Amino acid sequence: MHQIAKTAGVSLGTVSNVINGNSTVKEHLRLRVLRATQSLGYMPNQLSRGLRLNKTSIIGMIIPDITNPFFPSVVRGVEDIAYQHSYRLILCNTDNDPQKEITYLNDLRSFLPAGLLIIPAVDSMITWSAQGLPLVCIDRRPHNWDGDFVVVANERGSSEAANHLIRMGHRHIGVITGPLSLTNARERLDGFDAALRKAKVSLAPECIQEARFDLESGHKAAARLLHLLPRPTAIFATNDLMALGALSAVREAGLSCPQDVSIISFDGLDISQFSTPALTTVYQPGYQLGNTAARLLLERIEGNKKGPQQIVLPTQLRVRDSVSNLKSVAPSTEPPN
Amino acid sequence: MHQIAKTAGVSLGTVSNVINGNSTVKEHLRLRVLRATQSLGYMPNQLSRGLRLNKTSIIGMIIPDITNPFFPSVVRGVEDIAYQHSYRLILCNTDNDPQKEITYLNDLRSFLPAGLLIIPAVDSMITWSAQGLPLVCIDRRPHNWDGDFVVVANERGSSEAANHLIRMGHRHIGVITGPLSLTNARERLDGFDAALRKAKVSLAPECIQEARFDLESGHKAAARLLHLLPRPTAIFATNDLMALGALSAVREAGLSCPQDVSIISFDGLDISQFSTPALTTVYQPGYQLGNTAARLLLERIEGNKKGPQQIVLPTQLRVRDSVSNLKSVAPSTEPPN
DNA sequence: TTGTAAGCGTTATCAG
DNA sequence: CTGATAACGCTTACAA
Repeated sequence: MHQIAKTAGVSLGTVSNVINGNSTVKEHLRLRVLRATQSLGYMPNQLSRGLRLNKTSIIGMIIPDITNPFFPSVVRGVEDIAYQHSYRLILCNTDNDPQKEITYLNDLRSFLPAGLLIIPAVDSMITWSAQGLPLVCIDRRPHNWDGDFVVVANERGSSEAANHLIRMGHRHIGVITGPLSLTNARERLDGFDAALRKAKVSLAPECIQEARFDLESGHKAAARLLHLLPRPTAIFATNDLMALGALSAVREAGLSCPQDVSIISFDGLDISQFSTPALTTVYQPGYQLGNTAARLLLERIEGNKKGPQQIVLPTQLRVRDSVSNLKSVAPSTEPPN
Repeated sequence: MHQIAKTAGVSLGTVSNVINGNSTVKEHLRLRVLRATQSLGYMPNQLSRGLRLNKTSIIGMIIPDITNPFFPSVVRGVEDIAYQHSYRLILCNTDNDPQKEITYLNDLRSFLPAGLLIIPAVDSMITWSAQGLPLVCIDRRPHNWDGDFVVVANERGSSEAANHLIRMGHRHIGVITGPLSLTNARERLDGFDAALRKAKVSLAPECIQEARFDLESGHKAAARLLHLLPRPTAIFATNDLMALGALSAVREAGLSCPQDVSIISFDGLDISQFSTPALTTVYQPGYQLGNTAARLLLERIEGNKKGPQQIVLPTQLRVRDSVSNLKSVAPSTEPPN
């Protein structure tokens, strides 16, 4: 900026004013400054800027694991909005480890981010609500969190899954749930259970197997379910990855899906349609989740002071080939639809 | 820091020295300072720090699209190393748009990152080599880039794919390639072609269809291939996503894989084993790619001055069920293995 | 060994 | 409407 001021023959303050389009700088000076800015290839230093302003154009985003195929679309949803408004994203993976979450939270703060977007690992950030940093939770809602969040309709979506299974004649059903310490896993289980109960179908405790939202644990949980007597005719996995794991477990057990056991899941990832059979699944809009959260965060950053926004995005049942119709004429026939 | 200095009854400089473990501060003072630091919950301001030191502990990472399932593992590989060394990652998606790449490049610079990790969209950063910022390219190597990079053995891997197809008796083969402006797409095609030629199998121009490394374009390219007369008995897709797209195209054409047409691909994503049939594919170590690149970058940041490192990671053929053996007794039988 | 002060690149205040 | 100048929080000579 010194350079610019010198080449343009004005003072530092004027340069700053021009750059920030602040007060009305005389046109000819403005032009001189602009030209100098160009020719010198000047780029403002975001650090000094942030230091002075006490905040940067950085958005901190904390997620469990970018490697879980549900999260990339959320991140992308955020990044697109951020980019449009020239915010930059610092990405952190917690692996659902609360310790790592805290570390990241503290570290991030020292960069003076404009705001934070978190898919919480566990409920460990209560103290943060009042810390004066815009913060919106995504996908999972900590119990004691009363700030902004945007999630999907987990209970409703799961109940649709349950109803679909029931419509198709299934009565003996197993569930592979995610870690029950996570609100979304809990909600999916609850919604499913409630819908089942409403239909007078019971869900024995041993029919609920807890896994970790990944392929391998889903596989193992399914194996346990398949050993049950009588064997469940259908399995609800609360995410696609675990469903895929279950699918391979079914095959390994020498059974086939959906003839011997049906599978329905929650996520609706692009890839879930390429398994065989293509997964019947409850789609949740990941990209939109990120998009919405980012937009909300930006509003907060701009100073919007309305009460906590709690946005719930709808899900959508996608019927494909992994659920058999027990009510159809021939019991072991082709899947419906 | 003022606070700390005051509470500990020392001066600012001493506090700084304690925090940075710099010069020998008398033990009792050190303790006093440390205690004060704790009790005040002090976290150093990374901006002022960066401003002063003229660089931050930020690593900028520019990738095409986090939504492409190959990249998350690369990013994770980077992030894990970065985290260990308490660097933070700013993530940018270019969508292979050179304009966006440049924008990001410039912006990132104004945060004074310690280094940059780039999966280049196109060859547009020549001027950057000398700009004095540690920078390593990942996955794709721009033609005129003579700095550090870490890639996988694209040619070698593709030639393995070709050889496998030939071993299985395929002679009429189609290829779905990624954008040929990308070095990795080019290399995969070249390696495949070379291996074919070596085996005296020719690859007609119309048998090479260019797509964009995604499901949809892969689908379309496959459809074109399937209309060829005579129809290819096998298709090589240069990534898993396009292979999956091809798989659905095969089904839509009323054909089945691998009986009517075999598919082999490049990537080896976790999910590729859950398609039906499970994809025979050339695995490339995404996580390791990121890991290695991050390690190399950190070395550079620490000041390692050895000549350009050009690291090529090996791939690995994973034979699964999507390639049929034309040499087996019955022509339309179960896939081998 | 410890304290003082200059300066990193901005922005904001305030006098001219 | 413009230009000096202080301040943001930290590091690092250099002086004490």
